[in-house]
Amino acid sequence: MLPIGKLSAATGVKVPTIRYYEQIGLLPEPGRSEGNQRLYDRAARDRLAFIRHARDLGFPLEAIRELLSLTDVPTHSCAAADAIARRQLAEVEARIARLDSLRGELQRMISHHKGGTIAECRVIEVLGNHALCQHDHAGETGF
Amino acid sequence: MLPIGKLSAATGVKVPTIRYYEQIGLLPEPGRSEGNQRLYDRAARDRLAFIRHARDLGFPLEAIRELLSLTDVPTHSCAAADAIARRQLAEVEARIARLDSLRGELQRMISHHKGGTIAECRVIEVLGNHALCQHDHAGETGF
DNA sequence: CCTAATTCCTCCAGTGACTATAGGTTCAAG
DNA sequence: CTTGAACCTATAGTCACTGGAGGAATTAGG
Repeated sequence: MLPIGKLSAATGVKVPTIRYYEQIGLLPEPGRSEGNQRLYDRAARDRLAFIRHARDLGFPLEAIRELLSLTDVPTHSCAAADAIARRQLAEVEARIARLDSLRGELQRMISHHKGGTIAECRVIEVLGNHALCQHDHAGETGF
Repeated sequence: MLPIGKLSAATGVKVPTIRYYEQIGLLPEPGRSEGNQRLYDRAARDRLAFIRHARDLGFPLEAIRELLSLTDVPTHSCAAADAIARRQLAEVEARIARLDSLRGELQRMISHHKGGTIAECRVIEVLGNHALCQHDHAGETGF
């Protein structure tokens, strides 16, 4: 049985984050010691490692909640898990595409930079005058 | 002189967001009508368009604040503006690299998916067992 | 066995960049 | 002159944490 600090060290999830996950119902309330300190078993550690890994892959907590609820019924079809992963992949690909175009514009902005004063600065100029850039950046920022 | 709704339509920045920018000191307090409604001039519109464009490029508000303070002294060297843009480019490139590796792992996860029950699900399995993935995801999530 | 350092507890506030809601006022069109 | 849209302020909520205050419990060293 691990106290919260050891669990944190074992999973790489910070202590306040573990308590936060408990607070929002992503982790069940663990047992307590006589002195009221949380004690975690192996199942809790596995669950937290799962959450950590999914977070690292960019899954939002709501998707993780859904994935966890799937694992609670192991005989259920895994089509839903597959769908969540595909959604996440599409999301990641959209972000990459978006960032690629931002990179292009930033690179153009910087490569035109010749020094001098703010009044002649290409960076400031491009930011101030949208017509100077090829980018359409429709609305959502991607961040 | 534009009321806030017209300014919003002209720049693509939502009304509450404009008021928020004023609140945090990114936009100066505009003049008011007799009935206490905000009225914006051309300078305000240009400044907001600048902010909008920089936000679209992913600059955080603090960087934008700095860029705006640079434009207030047009005779100053633009090296600082260049540095901010380069920092932003580096940030964007780091995010792209990170997302590329996530994409790889998600693709592997999905391509190994064969259907069946949750108990046999590759997606769930990879998420639960870090050893099954090549990805090192060191700590920061990139999101 | 005692002390000191560390870890733990709860609660509350803050982050970034908005977004939404409630409840009221002013403006412009018909 | 009335109606409805647009405006006002203030507050709270979003996501996923992070940090601090102030105090209790545990552990390691002497």
